[in-house]
Amino acid sequence: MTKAYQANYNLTMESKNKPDGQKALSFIEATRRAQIIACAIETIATLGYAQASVVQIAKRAGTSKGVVFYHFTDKETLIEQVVNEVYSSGTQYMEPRIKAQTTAVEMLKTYIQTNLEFIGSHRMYARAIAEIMANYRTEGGKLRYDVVAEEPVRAIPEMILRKGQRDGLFKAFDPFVMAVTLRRAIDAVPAMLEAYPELDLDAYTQELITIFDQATRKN
Amino acid sequence: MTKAYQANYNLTMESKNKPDGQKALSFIEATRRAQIIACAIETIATLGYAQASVVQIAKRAGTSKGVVFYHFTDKETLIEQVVNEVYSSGTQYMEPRIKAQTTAVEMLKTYIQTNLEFIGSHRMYARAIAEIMANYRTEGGKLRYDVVAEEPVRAIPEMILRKGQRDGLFKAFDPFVMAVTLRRAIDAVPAMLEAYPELDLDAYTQELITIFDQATRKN
Amino acid sequence: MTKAYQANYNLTMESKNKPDGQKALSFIEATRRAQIIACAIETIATLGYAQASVVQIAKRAGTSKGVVFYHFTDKETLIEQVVNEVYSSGTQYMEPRIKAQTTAVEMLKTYIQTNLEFIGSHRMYARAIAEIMANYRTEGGKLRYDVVAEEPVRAIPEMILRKGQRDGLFKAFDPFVMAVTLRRAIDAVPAMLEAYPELDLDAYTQELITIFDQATRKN
Amino acid sequence: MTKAYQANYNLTMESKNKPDGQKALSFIEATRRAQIIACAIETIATLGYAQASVVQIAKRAGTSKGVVFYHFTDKETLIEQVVNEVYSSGTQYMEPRIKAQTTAVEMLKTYIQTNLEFIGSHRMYARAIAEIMANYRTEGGKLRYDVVAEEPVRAIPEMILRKGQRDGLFKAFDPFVMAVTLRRAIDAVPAMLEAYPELDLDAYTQELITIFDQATRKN
DNA sequence: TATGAATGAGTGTTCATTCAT
DNA sequence: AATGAATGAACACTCATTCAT
Repeated sequence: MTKAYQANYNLTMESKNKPDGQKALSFIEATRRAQIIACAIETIATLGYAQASVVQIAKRAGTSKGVVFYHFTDKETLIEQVVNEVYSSGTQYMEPRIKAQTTAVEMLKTYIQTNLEFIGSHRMYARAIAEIMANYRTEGGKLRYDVVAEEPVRAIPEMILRKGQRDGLFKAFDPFVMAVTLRRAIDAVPAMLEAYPELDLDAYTQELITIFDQATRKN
Repeated sequence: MTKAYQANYNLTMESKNKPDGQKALSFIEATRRAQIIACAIETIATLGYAQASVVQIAKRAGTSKGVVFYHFTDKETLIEQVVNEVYSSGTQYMEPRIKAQTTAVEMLKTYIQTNLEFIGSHRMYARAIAEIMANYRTEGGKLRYDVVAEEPVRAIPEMILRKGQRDGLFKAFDPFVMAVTLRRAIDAVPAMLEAYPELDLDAYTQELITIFDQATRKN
Repeated sequence: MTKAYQANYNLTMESKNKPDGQKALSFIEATRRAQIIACAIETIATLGYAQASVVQIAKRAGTSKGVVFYHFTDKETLIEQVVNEVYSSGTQYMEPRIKAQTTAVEMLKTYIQTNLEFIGSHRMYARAIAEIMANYRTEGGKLRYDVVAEEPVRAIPEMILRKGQRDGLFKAFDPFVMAVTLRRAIDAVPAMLEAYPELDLDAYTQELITIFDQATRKN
Repeated sequence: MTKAYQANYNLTMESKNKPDGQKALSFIEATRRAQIIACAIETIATLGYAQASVVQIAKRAGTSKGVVFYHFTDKETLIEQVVNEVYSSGTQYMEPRIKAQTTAVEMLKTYIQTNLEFIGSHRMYARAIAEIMANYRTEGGKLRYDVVAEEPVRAIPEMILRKGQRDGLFKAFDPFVMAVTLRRAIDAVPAMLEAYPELDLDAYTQELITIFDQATRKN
């Protein structure tokens, strides 16, 4: 959710640093890129990672493979920019709201709340990232975004949990196990929303908040 | 865990109906099938769903594609039998132990305990099923084993949770949300075991039991 | 002309070592392979290395890409088997005839003679190998069959030249330069035959023999 | 070395005919062209003909494909200008030095000497031209610079050889075969220099001079 | 004079599946 | 009961070339 996934984001933003006068062209490129990334997200979310071929992504964008490969050297780099887009926009939404809280109890609640709010308003994003996580492998065959690579994402709730224990607000438990359980509980939601469209996200959110409140808070 | 995943098991057992004199072959057939299923599990668990091509599975079984297609009409039906094998052996291990408990509190504890025991002793099974769940899609592009299809699996913990509430042992909460959360907490473990080989499964199990005990039990 | 190019030849000939009873199937495979190799040679010779795509080769063989890739794991291995075929059949023709000579003078003459005879009767072979030599590159971008890799081919004339000098039949000259010059003189012929179909190969051969006789023999 | 390779040189020089006021631009144009041609030579020599895509050439020139296509209508015409540049600069170096000789014996020696001097001081040129010769094909699939098209290049040594025979200095031999052999002997050198960097070009030159002296001169 | 954007045909390769034996 | 051979659709990727600006 932080540095690790944002590393190469700025690499493609150099054009911003160029002197004026070229913004028009640069704008076209930025637009196209954004469009293709958006279409990639949609395609992955809808058809699944395996079926999300470059042709399919291009088709959804109303163009042909060539265009995609013109803007992204690799399918790999396209996928990475998708991951980037998802994580950076998620962080942008959640981070300030969580930082505005004072106690660990409130922070944990806000973490769950904002995360599910973001998922609710970006359903494609959540499905897409889940597909990529589960399937995107390096040449060696290992999952690129496996459980270990997810550590920076887990770091935030883990930090909150540790703070709560330090401050005497939370019980004794293994913050690692709790963080893993919490993340999975949250990650389950996108699929739920898709499968049960009538599901009340707010109610679901409150239930999750209660579950983890009761599991963590000292009484 | 039950009917839903066993439905098409007998469909491929036609050989049983064949006239006499072929029972020896029928045994060979059963053996081969079991072997191929086992190799499919291994391959999917090891290489991931997308890389688990029929060639790879056959190679691991020491034969060629032809053999696989002789015993399984489709790759599809092979995968389904894999799912079957995993679920039925899981159920066989867990069910009697859970039924031996009397209170919902003990049943929930035993559910978590036996499920993680089974995962611990069948790591390939767990990885394989996770891969299949996340990737196996019907021709229409929909996930074959999605959250809806998983209902029968979720039915057991949900039943336990409902019973606990009925018996006044559990607090008020949405059993659906709790069951989903619990299942995801359990499903997270295989990947954890693979990524962190030094992880203490027993301790992890106890943490999970405590988390869900505190989230559910009336105090 | 020897070991270096024959190394992996036998790798694909294992079927020969198998017990009887399977020769029929093995025969089909061997036939197809031979046919595809022959078509590859023709295609490369006719269209040039760059245009000799797998589709083109398959087309000339009257099948589709799939068949080619069924019999050869790679385009790379196909090309290597082409090189193999060309060199081994060339050696098979030339070697015994050269060994039948006694003096270096006669051996050199026979070397030129038999090599051009072979080229004359296998024009496609010669063109194909020239194309491959000039264009087949490894992943690193280096020519796979470059001037250094050609050393074993050059070794034979060089040996003859050294023997002639040792025996006092040849003058003093650098056998390396002479061998390179001789090989290029021979390698020039296939293109000549193609460009000037009316060219008298026997006469050309005699001219070459005379040139190198005068350049080498002590008088 | 003469007409044949210079034919289309002026075709692309139309800018000269443009009305005044643009001479500055014309100069820029000439500079750009020369630069791109130089980069094309480098690229072809370094990466090989097949890998020398327009993108690669443009990259080496520090610009983009567009620029290349602005100055050269085709990749084809670019390649032809490369050939032109190489041959005309080669001729410029060799011709006056050869003409300064009086006897055919000295002319032949000078021909070999100056050609190898030029190759030694223009290694990229030599590699590039070899790559183009071996690979550049017309739409029909025929080699553009094949053995027939090379006739004007061979014309010079052939003329020298004929003169030598006429003047009674050279033996009887087929000037065509001798010229072909000589050209190939010289054309072999660039690859040798690249593969064996420690090779002594002067010594190699003397060896070649001796070989062809002994093969041609009456004694 | 220059170039960013787009395109479409082509490349090598993989894979589930079929079929004759 | 088994399998070697074949197939065709799909995939990621490259490239010369065009075009509007």
